[in-house]
Order: sequence, then C-alpha cells, then structure tokens
Amino acid sequence: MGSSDIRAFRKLLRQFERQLSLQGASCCIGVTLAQCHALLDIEESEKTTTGQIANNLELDKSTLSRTVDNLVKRGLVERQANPDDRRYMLLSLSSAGQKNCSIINSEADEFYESVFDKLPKEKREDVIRHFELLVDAVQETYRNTNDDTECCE
Amino acid sequence: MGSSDIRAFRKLLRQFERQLSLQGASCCIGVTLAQCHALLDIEESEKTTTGQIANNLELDKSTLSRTVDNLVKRGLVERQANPDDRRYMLLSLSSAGQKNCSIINSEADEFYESVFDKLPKEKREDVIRHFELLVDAVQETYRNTNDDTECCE
DNA sequence: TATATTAGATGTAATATACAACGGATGTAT
DNA sequence: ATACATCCGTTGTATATTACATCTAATATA
Repeated sequence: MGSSDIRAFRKLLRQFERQLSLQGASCCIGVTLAQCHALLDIEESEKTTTGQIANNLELDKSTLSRTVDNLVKRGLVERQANPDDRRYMLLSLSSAGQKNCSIINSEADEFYESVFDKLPKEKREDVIRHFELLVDAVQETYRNTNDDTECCE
Repeated sequence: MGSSDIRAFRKLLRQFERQLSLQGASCCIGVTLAQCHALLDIEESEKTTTGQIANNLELDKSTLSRTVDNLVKRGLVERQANPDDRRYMLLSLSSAGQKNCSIINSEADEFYESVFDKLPKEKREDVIRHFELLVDAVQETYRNTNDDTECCE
C-alpha cells in the first residue's frame, strides 16, 4: 500500500462523494438527503427519539429538530411525547410517511439493482463485502481519531 | 443478489455518506468540502477552467464561480483570462494554495492510511479494487439513467 | 454584418446547518 | 424536601451552500 495507492483511492472517493451528493440534491418525492435519511431511520426503528436520529445522522440536535419539524409539517412523521419521560419525543411514520418510504425504497432499490447489474454476477457479493470492510474501517478510524488530527476531504 | 442484499448495501451506503459529510463539515484549513475538492481538482489539472471544475464536481457553474471567488479571496487560487479565448478563466494554485493542498493531502493520506491499517494486509488492495468497481458502476448507471427515473437517497 | 452560442458573473431565493441560549422534565445530593 | 445539576428538545441567530434566471462579454456561425 504505497502512498500513490492512497491517493488513487482518495480520488475515487471524491468521485463517489460527488455522485452521492448529486443523487441527494433533488430527491424523488421532494425531500432532502437528510430528510430522506431521517425517514428511513425512523422507518427502521419505530418509536425512536429525535436525539437518537441526530446521533445516527451526525447532525446537531437543533438541525434535526427542524428537519423533523418539516417532516411533521409534510404529514410524514408523527411526534409524541414519551409518557414515561416527557423530555423525549417519540417519532414514528404516519401512513403517508410509510408510503413515501416505500417509494424511496423501491426507487433506490431499482437504482442499485441496476448498479449491480453492471457488475459481473460473481463479483457482486464481493463488492458489497469489501465495501462493508471499508465502511467499518472508516467508522473505527473516526472513533479512534481525536479531534485535533481531523482529516479534511 | 436478493433485495435484502440491496437493502443492506443501501444502509451501509447511508452510513458511509454520513461519515463523509461529517468529515467534510469542518475542514482542517477551514475550507468546505466543495472548496477542498475544487482545490484538489485545480492542483491536479493546472490551468483548468471554471466550467471544467463545475462539471467534475457536478455543481452549477454559478456555484462554482462563487466557490472560486472565495478561494481567490483567500489567496489560494489565481484566476486569469485565457489570452486565446477570453471567455475562459484559467485557474491555478497560488503558492499558498499549493501549501494548503499539501496540508490537505498529508492529513487525508494519514487518515486513510490509518483506515487501511485497520484492514488485514492482504485485503487492502481488494477493498480498493472492489470500491473502484462500485464507483464505476454507479457512474455508468447515472449516465444511463434518464432524469425521470432518478433515485433518491 | 447580424445572430447565436458560450463562459463566467451576479441577483435572488431557498435551504441546511451549527452554536448559543432557553424551557421544561428528571435525577441527585445535601 | 429542596436546591442544584443534567438532559432533551426547541427557538433565535448567523452563516454558507446551492440552483435558477439573468446579464455581459467574447467568440463562432450563417
């Protein structure tokens, strides 16, 4: 693993970042990338809290409070105080929200199916498995990194 | 490749997106993610044009015009009209810009070296190679996708 | 020469985001 | 039991990114 390998990898990564941000720019049902992630997060863990999602999405709690506000205004998410501890707000999908998640999921599934169609059949699982290794390694590196030596790209 | 594989992959992808956007949020030398990408783009192809970079970064030309504005104001980039066709602006790094790129590169190199350190030695190249397959497949899918069936995540 | 196209800049508006401060709810210690 | 601390979420405020539409200057084309 010479430094030129790292450079080549980083270049790929930038390209990928651009692809992803392009994708998120205008979302099919008119939700932003963060809103979309929040929706899918809520879908996955019903009765989650605002703070939990802020953590998952690496966003400030104030940002997420407003994101959720918008989702509530659009009628996609319902917010109710947890009766056991009324500081917490429990978030769940409305039926419209569930429908929207279905749309997002089926369109995204379709997109990525066609991505994997472009790969030779025998490599598809390898690509996923190695991607998982990468994501985990990045995750772990973040955890170990103190804020001083933060990277920037 | 069942649909549950796709779902699992998409979840990984969202996690990765969050990691990357976190990383870009506050860049080491105080440039944003797009500024950073623009700098590295200019570094790579000296005497490139504003439009070229806008294409590379999938950003509107007006957005990039302002991004470059900021980089010029910060003294990192120089902008000069192409004498052969004075509609074009040729962009190049100032010496301060070169220095900044070095900083970005060395910090990012360090970060990703430590990412790959987390992987078993024999898998590192595999991870990169498979990532490249993925990025290329996504790229190709974008090219083939008409705007109607755009994905959103 | 007149018109069309192109590159980049600017006006404008929408949006995402973070930080700070605040309010109410719960836990803790004296 | 009361005072203090901590915690969750919201709101005030400021900044920055971005796109679309429009504009200007430069070049190409008919």
